Amino acid sequence: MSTNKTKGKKIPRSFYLRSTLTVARELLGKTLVYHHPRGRMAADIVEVEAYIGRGDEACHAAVGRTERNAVMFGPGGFCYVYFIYGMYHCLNIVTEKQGFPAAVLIRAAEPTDGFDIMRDNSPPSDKKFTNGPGKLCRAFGVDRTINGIDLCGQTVYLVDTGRQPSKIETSPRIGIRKAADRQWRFFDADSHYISR
DNA sequence: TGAATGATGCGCT
DNA sequence: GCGCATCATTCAT
Repeated sequence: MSTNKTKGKKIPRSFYLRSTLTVARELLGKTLVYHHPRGRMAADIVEVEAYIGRGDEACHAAVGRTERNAVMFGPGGFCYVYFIYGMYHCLNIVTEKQGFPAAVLIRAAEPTDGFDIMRDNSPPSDKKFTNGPGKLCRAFGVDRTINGIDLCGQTVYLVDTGRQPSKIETSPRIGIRKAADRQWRFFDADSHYISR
């Protein structure tokens, strides 16, 4: 197992309480850290998508509050994890204030620590373990046990390393049918870990 | 291009 | 409760 130490400050609650599009864009370059029972993993975020409120038809919260999406209705700075297509999990960062349901989907990241654990969690033939939302969760061992966990705690959190992409591009969100016109996907144009 | 695979939410009984 | 359509994906064909 690698022993890199992620340098930088843990991101505070105030970061997540702001506008979702602002948070989404600024999440690029931040480091996702997960202290898993099997070891520490970390990766630099390079691709995200925003899902914003009742008016966004593609957002899980568009139908109102349900058992599944309840975390999104709480304050920013918490994990929203859901199970999709019968096999994959997706990790989201809840944004905005209490009562406004919104989140940012973490779609891809570049591993910086815990590489061996990620490899063990991934198919033998796989070369990139975190270039897609389902793959990233599989590599990190993320499942619904961390749904609702506080990102201002000690288990899962983000770190500001001071680095940011030199070139951020936008596009429509991937894999959705509704609200396909919104350019709410943000990614680091120079990264080799972008999905699809 | 389509199969894998199961939770979710909705409409109905 | 029950059945059905849908789904913020991935991988092999």
